[in-house]
Amino acid sequence: MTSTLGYALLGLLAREPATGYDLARMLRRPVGYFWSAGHSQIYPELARLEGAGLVRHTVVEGAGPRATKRYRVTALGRRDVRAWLLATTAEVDEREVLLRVYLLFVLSPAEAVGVVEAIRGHHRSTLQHYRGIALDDSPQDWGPDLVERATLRWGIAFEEGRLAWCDDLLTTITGLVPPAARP
Amino acid sequence: MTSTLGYALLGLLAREPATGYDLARMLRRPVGYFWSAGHSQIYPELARLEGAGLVRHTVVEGAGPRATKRYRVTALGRRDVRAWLLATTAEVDEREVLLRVYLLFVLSPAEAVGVVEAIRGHHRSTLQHYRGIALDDSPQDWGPDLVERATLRWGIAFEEGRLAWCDDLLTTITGLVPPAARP
DNA sequence: ATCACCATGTAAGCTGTTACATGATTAA
DNA sequence: TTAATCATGTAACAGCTTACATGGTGAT
Repeated sequence: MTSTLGYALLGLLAREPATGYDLARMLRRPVGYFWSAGHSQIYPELARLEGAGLVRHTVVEGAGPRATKRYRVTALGRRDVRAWLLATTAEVDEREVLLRVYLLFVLSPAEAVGVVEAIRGHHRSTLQHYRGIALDDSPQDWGPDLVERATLRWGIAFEEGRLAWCDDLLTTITGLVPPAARP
Repeated sequence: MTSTLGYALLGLLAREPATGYDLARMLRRPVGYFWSAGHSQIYPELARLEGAGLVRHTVVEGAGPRATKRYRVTALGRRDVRAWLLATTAEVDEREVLLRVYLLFVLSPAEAVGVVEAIRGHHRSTLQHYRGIALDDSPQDWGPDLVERATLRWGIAFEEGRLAWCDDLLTTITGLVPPAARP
């Protein structure tokens, strides 16, 4: 029943406890580059998450006419984000993929590799699908067909870029040597 | 007052007249790859566009318990999409950029070049902004910083890819020789 | 003094998704 | 006969944006 925004908040709180205001700032920059939300969406969502036992707050000293609430994620909330990240279901959109990657730190490197491989697989099949769309590539006059081919070319370039990025990320994660095994 | 969906419908009808059902099909594939909509959104929007004098319909023969309506765009509607495409205002999202490019055929090649150059400029500055975000690139353990850098790298790769695509598209359009000038 | 930042909340409106509702024709 | 395609509409709900509302502290 948790929305994507809910998982975003849970994940951000897994980094460190924060106020709603802090979260709103993060959801402008840097998280807002791929997943944004205004404070009017955040405060009610935090209340909802607390009602579900996924976060808890303590009142702290602060400026303003109302109480300043510092939220932190509960064990239940942590399990919830983890389950969301591990459930590689349907096609997810661009923005959500970036959010998922941003929150991968709540998983182990091995688990993260599985998620990235699933993302990679999805892009691999989308790319193959796009390549299968045959648009005659003969020299073309100005018109609907020309711009349609431009969008298809973008789709192909996008998926290729994403595949390369996934490979890069997999290499980075796989290349990590656990501290105990280092010389 | 027209929504993005409204412009999408207007643009599609500028290609050729269509029924709401036809439009719904296009907004699944191929338009749906970047801008999708269900029929429950399309029918009310067509009614709204007709109320604003941007489209007109004629009843044609067809299967089904209700009248089959074939819509076509009016001169006013055509002006509306054109104005939308030419108004290069704020940052637009990925999906909308693709929609705009898909509908560029309603403009002249020279006008289209202006639009693509504006898109290019936006991506150029976003790329520069991303490159200005200094994240220390030292060898990193598993954690929030590592995945954050991964998302930034994606942003940079994305903008670079988009720039190259814009250049490609500009070359294609600029390379078009008007029919009258061909040997 | 005025502005920016801290800090929280509600309400109205628009967009988009999913479900409800109807019914004819054609192909497997 | 069962499913897919054609064909149109409404209703309920979820998500997001914009505006309303309040007020303290610190810097210019």
